Amino acid sequence: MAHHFSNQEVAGKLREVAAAMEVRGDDGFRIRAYENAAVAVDNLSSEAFDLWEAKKLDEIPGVGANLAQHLDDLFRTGSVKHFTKVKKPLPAGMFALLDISGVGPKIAYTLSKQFGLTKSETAAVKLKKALESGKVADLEGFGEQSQERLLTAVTGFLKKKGPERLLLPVAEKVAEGILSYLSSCPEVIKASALGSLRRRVPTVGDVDIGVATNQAGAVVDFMKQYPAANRLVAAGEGLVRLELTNKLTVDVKLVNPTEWGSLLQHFTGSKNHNIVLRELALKQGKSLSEHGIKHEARSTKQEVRKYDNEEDFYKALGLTWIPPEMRENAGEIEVSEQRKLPQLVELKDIKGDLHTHTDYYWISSHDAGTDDISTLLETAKKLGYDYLALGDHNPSISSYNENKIISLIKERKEYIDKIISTRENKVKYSSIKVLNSLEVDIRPDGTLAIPEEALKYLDFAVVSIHSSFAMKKEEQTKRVLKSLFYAKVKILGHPTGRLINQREELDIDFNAVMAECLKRNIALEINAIPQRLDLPETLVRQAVKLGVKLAINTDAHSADQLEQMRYGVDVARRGWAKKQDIVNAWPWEEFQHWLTG
DNA sequence: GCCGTTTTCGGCCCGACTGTTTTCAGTCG
Ligand SMILES: Nc1nc2c(ncn2[C@H]2C[C@H](O)[C@@H](COP(=O)(O)OP(=O)(O)OP(=O)(O)O)O2)c(=O)[nH]1
Ligand SMILES: [Mg+2]
Ligand SMILES: [Mg+2]
Ligand SMILES: [Zn+2]
Repeated sequence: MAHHFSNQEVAGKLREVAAAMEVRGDDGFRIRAYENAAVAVDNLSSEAFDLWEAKKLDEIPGVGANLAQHLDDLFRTGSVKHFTKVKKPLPAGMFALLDISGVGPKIAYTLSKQFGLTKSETAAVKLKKALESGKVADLEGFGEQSQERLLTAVTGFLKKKGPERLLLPVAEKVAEGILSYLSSCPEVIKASALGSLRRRVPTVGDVDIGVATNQAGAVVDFMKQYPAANRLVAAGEGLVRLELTNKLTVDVKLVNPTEWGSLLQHFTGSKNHNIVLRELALKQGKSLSEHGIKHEARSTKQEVRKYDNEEDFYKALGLTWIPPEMRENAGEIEVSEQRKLPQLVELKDIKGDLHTHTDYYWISSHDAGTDDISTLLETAKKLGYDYLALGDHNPSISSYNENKIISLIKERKEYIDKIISTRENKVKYSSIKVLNSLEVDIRPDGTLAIPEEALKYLDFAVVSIHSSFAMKKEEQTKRVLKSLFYAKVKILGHPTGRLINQREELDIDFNAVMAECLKRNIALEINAIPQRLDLPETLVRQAVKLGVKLAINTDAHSADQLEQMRYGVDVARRGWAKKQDIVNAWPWEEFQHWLTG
């Protein structure tokens, strides 16, 4: 009988063993191997359990024969003898303390042992009591200050709900506030948002800001006065770390302008990109840091050569500059070395939006848009688009019968034709081709929520799932495949159905779906709504590899939301998509050929 | 423990800050 564990549970177990090994004083590299494996399992795009069933555990980078064997024990029997043995001598409560900031294995162990924290459920609360009683300050290696610091950290930990990461646009707003504040500091020469923000990761854990200055001390003092700061976490000559009133952490790293290039590289990350880059440098006899490159890392001469721009920094390693969105240690260093970096799609390549909602007046199956056709066209024109598809939700099938739906869709076509052919609009929007589309629900049985007869009134259809999210993989996959069979279907909308921080992805076999898309010349949508960003980047990457086409759409429910295209392009770039992979980056003629072909 | 354009041994990123401690360990990014 197999025992199921989620990726997060498996990663948690690996981290606990790593922490236990740290306390035991085991080899640091072996510990790192456990931590690496934990991160790898955490970030897996499929379930480790499924990989185990398919006997493919050791295909996870960072999981080798040994760990695969341990995880095999875990999934078969529900526990791992070796893990249990390593953790047994240690107080069980210590593992519950590891997520408290500033508490690592050593401190967790010392305090758990000292105060008898044997249960994970009560460990943090008991520790707080001990800290409040003042007993911690008397322990060897601790003092009044560390006691105070720990109390703040434990209190924050106990208040915290979950490890929520911010959506990219929310973090962008925070960063803009800080950058605007920094721009009024005369000693700041350059300032940029780096870290996950610059890599355009869909969710952001903290806000990282790089600063170039010749007077770091003055900038540090200036940052300490930031109005939205709640607490100063750390400060030195190269760093200020603040906790904001909304509990978000801000890291500001400072270097001289001569070191700007190396800071950009380092502080953009990702961590794994940095580590692999540094390992590559070591093989070349160089050593990298945010301050520059030691070109003779092994000699006694330790001169650090400085780089004021990133291009030169990468060039010094024999690489061409790598777009931040690609810096995830997913093969980008190799392709840069081989001069085979893809020319990633850019926002300015986008020539139209293929999924937008208007305020059209029927009772629709889901939320309608709030702006009319002309308002959308106005914005589309401002964005320089060559084409725009109006894709309202289908009429509600519980409100209308089939014949009524057919006549409604016919009526809508006539209405759109009329609007765009008025003399005024013909002149105003002459540069934009308007497409008559619908976002049609895929019903649980895979049929469409409009009669087939109505499809002839559309230029094309986007089909999407908006119900029955919990179906089993086989059934859900069949459902999607069936929907792709209908005439006029050209785009599968928000294919995984995920809502970041809220709803998991649908259980779908995307190998099968992509094969079908390829066969039928159907595009997968990259929905640009920041909470969706769906397709997720790993599936984008897979689609690009297979040659499956993609459409980046805003799914705008108001004219201003047409401007969220950027977030979809970010995902496309993180999935290594080129202009040729994105149907709405094609000129009208080419796009139209695809649409009707 | 993992891993392989100097493959199955011998490497494994590098620095900032804190706090308690006379020279550094622990934690974090
Ligand atoms: N070389 C190296 N660089 C690191 C390490 N940890 C972090 N960095 C660099 C790369 C990161 O992108 C950058 C900022 O660190 P963060 O912890 O804020 O990570 P990041 O912003 O990538 O993700 P986040 O959304 O904050 O979780 O600092 C490390 O262990 N080694
Ligand atoms: Mg960050
Ligand atoms: Mg950070
Ligand atoms: Zn939808």
